[in-house]
Amino acid sequence: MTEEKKVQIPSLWASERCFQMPQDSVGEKRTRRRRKKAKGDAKKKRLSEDQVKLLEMSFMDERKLEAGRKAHLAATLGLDAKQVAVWFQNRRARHKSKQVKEAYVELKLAHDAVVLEKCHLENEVSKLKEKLSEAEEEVRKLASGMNGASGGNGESGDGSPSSCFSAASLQWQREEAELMCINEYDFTNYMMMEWADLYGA
DNA sequence: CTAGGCTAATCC
DNA sequence: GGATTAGCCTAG
Repeated sequence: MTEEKKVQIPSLWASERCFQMPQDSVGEKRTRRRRKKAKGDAKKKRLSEDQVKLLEMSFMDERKLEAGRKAHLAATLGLDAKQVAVWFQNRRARHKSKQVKEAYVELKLAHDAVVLEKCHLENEVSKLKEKLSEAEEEVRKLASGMNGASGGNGESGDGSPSSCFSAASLQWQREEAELMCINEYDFTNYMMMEWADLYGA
């Protein structure tokens, strides 16, 4: 787990114009969700750099917030206990979201590696089948040569493992090899899209 | 000027 | 605690 984005806060946030605004309008108790501008409301206040720093330290120390610590933090920072609670809630949400993203990236890398290995294995299978096919062809030639020399007793064709040497079998293997080529092509496209997606091309 | 990211705050 | 909203800010 790497560091959080290092609390890099635009300098403006620390300036007095963004500093904690008066809270008087909070007691206004809006009905329902904050609708639209609600003009009378105070501007949205961002926490100051120091406030965030302390909150971050506290969060790193302990991600849950029990009453005592909440009150102490609130007093130290000059915030509502409610605000401190909200900050922790949001901070936990950010942390979780970040972890989910990291887990996703990790899974994706693992997945891509597996897909790549599958491709290699399929290639391997393809090559081996090609070799087998050639070997079978060779055996067939030899067998037919021997048959020609011996003048042919009736059993020659039937006794052999004909299913492996048949024209149909060879054809099937050829088709299999073609399928492998198609798979490889598809895979290449797939990986390009995946990588483009991953690295935001 | 606008799209999009970040975050405080609200609602359920 | 998750989902959502809305203010603020920046990059393009």
